[in-house]
Amino acid sequence: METINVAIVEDLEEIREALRVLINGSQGFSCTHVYADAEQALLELPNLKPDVALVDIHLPGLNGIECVQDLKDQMPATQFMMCTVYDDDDHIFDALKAGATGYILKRTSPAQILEAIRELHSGGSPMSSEVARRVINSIQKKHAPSEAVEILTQREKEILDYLALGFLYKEIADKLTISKETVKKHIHNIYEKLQVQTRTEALNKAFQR
Amino acid sequence: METINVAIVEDLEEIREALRVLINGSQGFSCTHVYADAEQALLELPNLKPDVALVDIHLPGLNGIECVQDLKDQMPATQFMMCTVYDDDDHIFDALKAGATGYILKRTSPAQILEAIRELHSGGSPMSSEVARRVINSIQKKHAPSEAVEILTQREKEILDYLALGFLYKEIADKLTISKETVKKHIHNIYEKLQVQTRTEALNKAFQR
DNA sequence: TCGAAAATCCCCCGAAAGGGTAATTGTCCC
DNA sequence: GGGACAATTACCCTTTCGGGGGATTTTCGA
Repeated sequence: METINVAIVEDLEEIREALRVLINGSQGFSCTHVYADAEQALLELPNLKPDVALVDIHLPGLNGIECVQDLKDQMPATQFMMCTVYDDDDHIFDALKAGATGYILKRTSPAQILEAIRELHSGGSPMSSEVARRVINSIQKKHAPSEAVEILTQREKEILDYLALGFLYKEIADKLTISKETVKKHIHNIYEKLQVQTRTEALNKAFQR
Repeated sequence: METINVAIVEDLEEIREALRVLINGSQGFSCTHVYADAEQALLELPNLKPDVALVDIHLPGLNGIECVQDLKDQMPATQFMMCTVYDDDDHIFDALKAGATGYILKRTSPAQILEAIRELHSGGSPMSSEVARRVINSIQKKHAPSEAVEILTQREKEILDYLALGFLYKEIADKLTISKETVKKHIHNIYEKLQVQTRTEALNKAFQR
C-alpha cells in the first residue's frame, strides 16, 4: 500500500501545523511540504508533484483558487482539495472551474479529512452533502430555461432553437417549410418580447450565458 | 423529532421490500407508499407529497428520470433521490437536470441509505464521492474553453469574447479603439480558423454549446 | 360564434455581416 | 538581415439582418 503525498497551502499556522501533524501521524499519508502562501507554493510545487494538495481559499496575496488554477495546468495529475470556511456558491463553483476536485470545510473532523484525502486520491470527489447541494443547484439553475422564454409561443421557441444552432433565416424557413419572411416576422416578435436587438443578445437572454 | 415520510418507486420486489422494511424499522423514518412503476407513482404521489422519494432509474415503461421530471413540477418540496446501479455520466446528469437532488448507488449500505435520506431531507445532496467526481468532471469539461480556441491569437480571443456578448463590430471597434474594418478582419480570421461562417456558429464551436 | 392571439406572407430600406484582396507596422526567432 | 506571424487599416463587393409598415389565414378559447 503506497503512501499518499500531501502538500498543504494554508496561511494560518495553527491549522497548517495541525494538518501536517495529522497527516504525518497517519498510516499511509505523508506531508513533507507546507506553504503559508500561494506564491511560495507556485514556486516549489510544480517540481514536487504531490499526489494531493490541500489549499485554503483565503490566502494573503494570490488566493487559493487562483493558485489552483495556475498549478493544475502544470501538474494535472495532482488532485486539489479546497479546504475552507466558505461554503457559498461562488467560491465552490470558481474552485471547481479552476480545477479543484474536492471541497471540504474546515470544521470537518480529522478522521473525515483523512478519509476525504483517500477518496480524492482514488478518483473520487469528496464534498459534504451541503456543498454537493450547492453544486447541484447551480447545475439545475443553468439548465432551466430562463423565465423570459416562457412568454414566447411554441413556434417562437422552436425558431429560437434553430437560431441558437446558427442557422440562417432561409435555412430555418426551409426546415419549417414556411417563407423566409415569416421566419423574420417570428424573430422580430421574439426580439420584441425579449427586448433585444440582435440574435446573440436574444440567445444570451433566453439561455443563461 | 419529526418523522421523515419516504416513498419508493422500484420495480424489483426484493429491493423494494428490503427498503420498505429498512425504513419502517428505523426510528424517525416512515414508508407507507411503494410503487413498482412510474405510472402508478405519477397517479398517487402528487396527492401524498412525501418528504423524500427514492426512485430507481431503470423502471419498466416510463423510466425513473422521466418520472422525477414530471413529479418535481407537481411537488417541488419533495426531495428526490435516484437509487440505481448505473453510475455513468449521462444518467447522473440527466437525473439532476430532471430535478433529483440525491444520487446513491444500490450497493450503498443500509446505514448509509438512512443517513443519505436524512441528509437529503435536511437540505443536503448525498452522493458518493465517485458520483460527485463525475458531476464535477462534467462541469469542468463545460467550462474549459474548447481546444479550437487555442489556435486563436490573444487579440482574436479578446474579440471573440466581445462577440459572445452580442456587440456589433462598431461597438467592439470603439471598445478596443481600433477601426471597424480591423475588427471585421479579425473576425474573418477567427471564422477561418474555426471553419465556420457565422457568429453563432463560431460561438457554438468556441464554447461548448 | 365571435374575437384575440398566433401564424403566415409581402414590400421597402438601411445597417450589419461576411468574403476577398492588399498593404503597413511591429516583434520574435533563426 | 530575413522570414514568419500578429496586428492594424483600407477598399471592394454581396448577402443577411433587422426595423418599419401592412395584410391574410388559422386556431382556439370565451
